[in-house]
Amino acid sequence: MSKEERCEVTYIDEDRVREASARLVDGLAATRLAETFKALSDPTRVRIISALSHTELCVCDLAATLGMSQSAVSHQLRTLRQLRLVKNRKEGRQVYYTLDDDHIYELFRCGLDHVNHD
Amino acid sequence: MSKEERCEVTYIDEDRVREASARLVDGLAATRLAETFKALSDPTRVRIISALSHTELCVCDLAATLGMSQSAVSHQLRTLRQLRLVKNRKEGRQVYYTLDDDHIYELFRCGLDHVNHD
DNA sequence: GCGATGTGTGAGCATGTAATCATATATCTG
DNA sequence: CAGATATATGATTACATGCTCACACATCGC
Repeated sequence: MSKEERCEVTYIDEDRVREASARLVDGLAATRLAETFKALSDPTRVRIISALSHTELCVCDLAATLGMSQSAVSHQLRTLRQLRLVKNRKEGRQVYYTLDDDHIYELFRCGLDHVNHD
Repeated sequence: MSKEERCEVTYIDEDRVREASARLVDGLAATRLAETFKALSDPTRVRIISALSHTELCVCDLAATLGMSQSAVSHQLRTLRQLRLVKNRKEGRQVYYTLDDDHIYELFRCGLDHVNHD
């Protein structure tokens, strides 16, 4: 951001721009939305969500299911935790993960519908 | 990928792992899903989708609406085009963009529900 | 045809990200 | 308590990404 510049492009249809601006999601909402979608923007994280759609799993089983290292899975789980997509429950040495709520599964299904429908 | 290594972690619950593996989305689906979500994983692209939710807009008006350079918007539109989230229509010098289909808006709404509901 | 306008795109740069490796923390077993 | 096991995490590295800048291409008005 070198200089605070305004857009200099010619307006083609000022009314339409005014209306579009009024309806546009605000910056904060856009950022939070983007963060949520970003949580699902990686194949590994998608597979984690998919695995947790049907059952609760500990990190160890999750790693085995995905065929990935425990460390890699842990790092991704951290990301998903921070964005409130999964939650965990400790039981002895194991930590069991589940989807945080039903919204997550719906979002996942929604995306699945889109890729299947094309 | 230096070496083709298997996961060496101890299996805690083999049955659960077997079942989870069987239900897991396959790699291709996971990749395509991730790509779709990735398209919406950036605030600028979210705002573009938001703007196009209500009306058709040309690149110029879109840039004005978002307060961004035409070039930046064009680059993002290219990404959205390649992932089939938007489509365009040429009219003289202008190119008008719209959402590709209703699925896109649903996906957007679905994410919006999630961020509002928390 | 010529200049102006609207859009698309490659190069370059600054930043973000996902994996690995090493290691820390916590809990169980004996 | 000592060693083993389950998980978390900082550092590092290779690669992806989003913007700007410069410019190419297409279309319009003259």
